[in-house]
Amino acid sequence: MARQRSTPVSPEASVDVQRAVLDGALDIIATEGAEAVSMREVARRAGVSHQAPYHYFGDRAGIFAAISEEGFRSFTDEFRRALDLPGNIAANCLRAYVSFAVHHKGHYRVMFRSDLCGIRTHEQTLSAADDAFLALLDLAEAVDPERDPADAMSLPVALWAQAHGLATLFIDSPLLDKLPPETNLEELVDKVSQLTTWSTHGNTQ
Amino acid sequence: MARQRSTPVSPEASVDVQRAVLDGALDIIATEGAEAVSMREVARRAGVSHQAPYHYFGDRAGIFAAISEEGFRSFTDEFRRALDLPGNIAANCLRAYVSFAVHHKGHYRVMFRSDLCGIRTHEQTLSAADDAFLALLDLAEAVDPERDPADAMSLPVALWAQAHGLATLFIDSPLLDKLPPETNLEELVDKVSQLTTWSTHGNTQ
DNA sequence: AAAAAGGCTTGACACTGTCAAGTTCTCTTG
DNA sequence: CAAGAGAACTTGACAGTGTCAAGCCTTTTT
Repeated sequence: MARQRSTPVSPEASVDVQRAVLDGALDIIATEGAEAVSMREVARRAGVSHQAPYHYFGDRAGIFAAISEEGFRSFTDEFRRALDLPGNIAANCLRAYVSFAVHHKGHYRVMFRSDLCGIRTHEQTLSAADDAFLALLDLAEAVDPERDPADAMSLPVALWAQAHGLATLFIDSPLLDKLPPETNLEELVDKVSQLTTWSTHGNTQ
Repeated sequence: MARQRSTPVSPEASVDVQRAVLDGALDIIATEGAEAVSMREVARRAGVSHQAPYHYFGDRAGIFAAISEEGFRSFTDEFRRALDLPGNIAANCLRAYVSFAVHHKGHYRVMFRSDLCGIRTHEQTLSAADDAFLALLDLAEAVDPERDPADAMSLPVALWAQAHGLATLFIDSPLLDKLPPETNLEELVDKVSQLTTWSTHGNTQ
């Protein structure tokens, strides 16, 4: 009665549990939101005792930190792939950004919630987030390499805000209820791209 | 020992408790985040028993719904005031939007979290959110009254995304850590405004 | 005067995160 | 090969949580 898992201990068993805990948490986050994640529920879903997750993640925030890190890493991968695509770079990256958020809802919902994972205390999560930020800076550089170096941050912030705003509106806000039900989200993202012009450094205004 | 409140019951006492519960919750949300809100803690702060909040708000989600509604109402007020200002309407509204989020962090953090308050079930919260959306549509109308009616939603969505993105990046993301510490947020918002051009209906692209 | 309603209260329940202290197994090191 | 260390868990306990149920005053309505 003591043990229920079929393979008691094996080299990859630990990885399995770790993965199962993360997957359970991700599923809960995507469907019910992050607050619905409980240590005991993810342990139950992984088929282990209620203390097993502590072994790998330390505490509840540790699970969110791991999810956040994983999210930032795969985000950076996908985003950099879009950066290398031919065509309108800003449009490609915006599409990739929103697509990531929609298809990795669980990850995305946690990545920017520093209250959940106490990101400042998790070095690896912090470094993954830094890498993502570097990719964003590269996008800004590609969009307007000749902007004023003394005002280098406005463009990346503007690009990030548009993408982040679209993404969060799509996955967490009542926006979708306001749109006609047949709306194609990818089309909408492209239309927003077409609507937006990032004026160059020498504009009048 | 049964009763601890000095004024047992009076016409405005009930309002006081209701208000105190909301204020306690708002304070916790702004400083620690929404998950840190507990029925018993807000009751404690309001100086009432742990069940008193249930009388007014039904359950925990009810508190968030009330906060969300209140947030949307005062947001709409401030936003409409910016709509009537002279000058660059889009810039004025963006500034008002972000300013609201920064100065009403507690409200803003809840307003778009439909997972917290189950907004779909709270009619008044839903209607307050609808009013805010109408104000946004008015902004889009002011920015470009002659855009294609068949594609009426792209511009409001784009405007909303930029504002919402900036606001959430400012109050919840690690963005602030990336910016030079002396950055003036209002200036940054204005620079983003200046950087952005919402192309008119008849643009080539 | 009696009944209903508003504004609370105490008490209980199942559930939560986390500390503490085992229990196995596997892998080193002497 | 024995002994110890560590990894990978386990059971048990504790305080704190959201919420249901039931009661107790006071005010308002009938």
